[in-house]
Amino acid sequence: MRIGELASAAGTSTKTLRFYEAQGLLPAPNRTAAGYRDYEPTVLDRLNFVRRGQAAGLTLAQIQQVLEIRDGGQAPCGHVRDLLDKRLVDIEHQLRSLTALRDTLTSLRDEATTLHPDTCGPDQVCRYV
Amino acid sequence: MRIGELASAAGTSTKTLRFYEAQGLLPAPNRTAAGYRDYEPTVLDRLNFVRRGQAAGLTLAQIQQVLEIRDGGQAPCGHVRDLLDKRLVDIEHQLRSLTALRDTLTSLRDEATTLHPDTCGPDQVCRYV
DNA sequence: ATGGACCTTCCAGTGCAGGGGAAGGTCAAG
DNA sequence: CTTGACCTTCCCCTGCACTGGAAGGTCCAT
Repeated sequence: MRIGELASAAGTSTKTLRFYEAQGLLPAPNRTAAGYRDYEPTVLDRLNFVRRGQAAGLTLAQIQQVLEIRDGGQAPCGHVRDLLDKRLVDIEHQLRSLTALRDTLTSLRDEATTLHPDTCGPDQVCRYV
Repeated sequence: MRIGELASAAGTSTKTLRFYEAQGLLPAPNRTAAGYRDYEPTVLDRLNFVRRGQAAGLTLAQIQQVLEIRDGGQAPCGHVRDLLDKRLVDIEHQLRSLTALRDTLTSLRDEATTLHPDTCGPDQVCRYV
């Protein structure tokens, strides 16, 4: 299949596919006589794996590493588990700071609704912040 | 005060201060005969406002808009309240998707610990993802 | 043979918030 | 008089995942 077909089958763009190839996420496909990329349908599985990896919050570089291990004939599961664990720790961090930020903003907004806007002191930029 | 003093007083870098000036967050200060920036101490308040704005999750561009309104002599409170409200909506979104992601990852990791890594099928990249 | 849809490569830009480092000027101490 | 710390402007680089566009080649139908 040509790159446009693959792109619409995978729900992405030709730009993205060429970019993935340059990043080492997709193997260089065969070419037609005219130089067009000619993909095997199995590359769709690989693209799905990439999407699942992204959905798990992994970067393309991390996904590429996993694929590289797999392409080397090894099971990347240990590496993947490490990545997922690290990602989980990160997410817990993000969740905590985001929750704190939400609480801060909520109380700022509450003050903002109970106080009159006109009472902003000229010496400060804005009482809300 | 010179830029280095201001930077350490504000807990930031001279690079950042020059960058803020270029972005319109800080007014262009007076210069000494040698061309050195010569800051008034009041700029520290402004920097603190910038930091509070950042802590509230506002972008520098948004903070700059608020400062611009304030510099124009108006109270930017209504604008600020809108910004904070929008930011809150965003944060709720982020929190929801991050929580969903955490749950997904947690269950993936749980599967990963109960299953044997060696059982990775050769037809898939990694059973964990 | 010509139009349009597709493909190729390559270069450059997006947004965000700065950081790195070069080339040169200035100031105070020793 | 020189050394070192500080300052100036300037331009490019970072990470992330793409996206836009130019200049040109190919394929198929009309």
